[in-house]
Amino acid sequence: MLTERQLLILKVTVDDYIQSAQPVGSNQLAKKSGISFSSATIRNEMADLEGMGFLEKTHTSSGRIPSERGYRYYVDHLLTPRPLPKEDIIQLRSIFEDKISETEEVIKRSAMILSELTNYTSILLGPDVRRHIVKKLSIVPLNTNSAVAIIVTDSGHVENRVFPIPEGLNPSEIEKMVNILNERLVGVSLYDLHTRLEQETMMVMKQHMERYGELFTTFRQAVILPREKNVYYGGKLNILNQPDFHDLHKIRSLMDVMEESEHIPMIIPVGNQGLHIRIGSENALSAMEDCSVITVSYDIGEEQTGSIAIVGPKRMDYKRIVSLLDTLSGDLSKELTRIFRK
Amino acid sequence: MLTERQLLILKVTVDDYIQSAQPVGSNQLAKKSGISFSSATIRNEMADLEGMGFLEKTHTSSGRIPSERGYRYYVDHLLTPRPLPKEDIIQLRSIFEDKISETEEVIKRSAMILSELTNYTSILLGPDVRRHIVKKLSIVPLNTNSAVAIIVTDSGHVENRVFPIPEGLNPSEIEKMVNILNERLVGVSLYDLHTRLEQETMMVMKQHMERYGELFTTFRQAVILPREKNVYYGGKLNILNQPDFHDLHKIRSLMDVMEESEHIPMIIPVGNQGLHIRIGSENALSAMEDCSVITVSYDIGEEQTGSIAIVGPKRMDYKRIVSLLDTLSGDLSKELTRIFRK
DNA sequence: CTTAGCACTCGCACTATAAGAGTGCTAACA
DNA sequence: TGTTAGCACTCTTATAGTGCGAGTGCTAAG
Repeated sequence: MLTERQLLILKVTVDDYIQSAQPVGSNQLAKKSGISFSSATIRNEMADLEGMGFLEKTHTSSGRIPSERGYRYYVDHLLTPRPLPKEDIIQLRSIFEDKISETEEVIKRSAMILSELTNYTSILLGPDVRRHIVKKLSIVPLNTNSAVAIIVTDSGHVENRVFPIPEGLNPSEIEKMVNILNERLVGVSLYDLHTRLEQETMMVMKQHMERYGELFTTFRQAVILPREKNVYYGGKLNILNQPDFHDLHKIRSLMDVMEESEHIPMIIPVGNQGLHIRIGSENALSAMEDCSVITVSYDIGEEQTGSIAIVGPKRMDYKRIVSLLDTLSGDLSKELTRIFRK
Repeated sequence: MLTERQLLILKVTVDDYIQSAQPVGSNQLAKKSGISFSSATIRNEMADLEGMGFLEKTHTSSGRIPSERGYRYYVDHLLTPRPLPKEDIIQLRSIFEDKISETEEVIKRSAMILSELTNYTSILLGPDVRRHIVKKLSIVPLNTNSAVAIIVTDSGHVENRVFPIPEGLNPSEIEKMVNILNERLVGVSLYDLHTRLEQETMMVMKQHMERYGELFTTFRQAVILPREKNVYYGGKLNILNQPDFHDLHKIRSLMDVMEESEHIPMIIPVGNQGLHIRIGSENALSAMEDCSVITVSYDIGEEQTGSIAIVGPKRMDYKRIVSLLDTLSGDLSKELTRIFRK
């Protein structure tokens, strides 16, 4: 167990290191207001804290820096959330100031503002597009052998893809197909689209159309093709501002990892409700072992959720980021639910 | 004027420096095959070349590196294009191997392959979307107070945006509006859309619809809103691989500049036909004064054009890049024109 | 005109040195 | 017994000095 004084010293050490990025020495600490004992005492306590694994030295005669365990303890027990400064609140509110009615647009703005506010990289996950409901399907022929398939969802999201159509196809055939598709598939989620397409719709088409086969097959392929993920970034380059990152190779692999959409689930575990902090090697990806990631979820209506993540150095301003994410998560939930409802 | 021998020495020096990134010394050069005179002679010639501003020294007793003027001369007079190695051709062809029928997709792939092939950053500009022709307009109501406007162009490009609609609007009013819009605006380029929308279409609507005003206004705003640029990147992070760039600040501002879409016209001058090389300070942006940019245009059909750009260090492998871009430009033109025609 | 030879110039890697910040330990003190 | 002053010790960082190697420019001989 840690004594009162050890807690205080740990807290002040972490705070100081977060602020200065320099190892913290006992003399330096003793000068701080709130510290009423001598540097020698601090040295003793620090040695104990190091023994318990909360602090580390960069070399034998250096000041101390927090270990991962130290950060973890700090985050779990010493984080006294304080209200956001007014400027931050104003900035956050500015995301919503001109009433944008597109979910996507709001999320993009959030990512941008958040990265500006924090000087870290922000990653926002929009709601799972696959849970959106088909509102309308259409096929627009472009010429004799290609057409574009368009799917509009209830959220206003539009998916589209060009696909080849059999030469010399009668336009009325296409119209017939679109009608059948709409009849059968409006109200279905994108997630269920594929199965429903094959199971029910194919049967109906078989009955009502000649030559349904060719058209149907290519259309189906167009709808199956992978869609771009709904991931939005802010301040991708902010990593370059952090004094903690100087090794070009590490920066490179970190940036690589973040851009690769298949790694995103490793960075932001999906289905995680509430706020989570992952420090250094607690992250799943080894490229992020020098980073901390703070994630928080937000809601859209009752069913859908999205996530916000901030990626920064382990020496991250946890207090501030937690407050920011807390507030933003609430605001986003409110605003996006409003858009979703109406 | 430069003598034969000076030309040879300049060429070999530039070639060597491009390959090694190290200042080139006279002894080193003398050892090269193709050089049949002594290092002392080379020293004399190099001194002359330096006097004429083609070479530079990094310090008094260092080897020489090409000056910008040296690169310029090399590019203008000493660049003997050689046929592409087989591997490169195979890689380039792989862009088109699975018959994609979407222009956008082909360009994206080109950007990716090109950056992999060169280890530099590639920037591709698609054809000007504003010259595309409206194929179909539609408005899909999402709920009582918002709808999504969709514009399909002849190229298969789909623009869409959510916009608010007046509360309690009759669906048939919307349908009427869509019909009028399609009647009047199909065949018009996106570029002309705004003016046509205001001039002709508004009149017609006035005659046929009550309450056209509110709906029309918001729709118009939706169509006016800025669209995302058709810029595609490949290997944005490749800059980090170049030994020439080590200063994090410079890297940061370079990357910043490239991502900012408003700077793109400064990097790739539009309307520039054919291949162009900009070396160091020949670039318009000061953040790029350590870079060289090679651009080439490609055609889509008779009227539309796009651009390919490679951004690398001044010590760029000009010979290879020029060959690559020449080939890719031709291939892209052919393929995209084919897609466009059919 | 070309080239061998040579003195000279730097950059770079290495070593030495001093200053400064910080530690751990000991002993004195309240 | 907990706290603190004092001090020797450690280690980093900055600075200066040294030798080596790569390279140059110049001169004089071929």
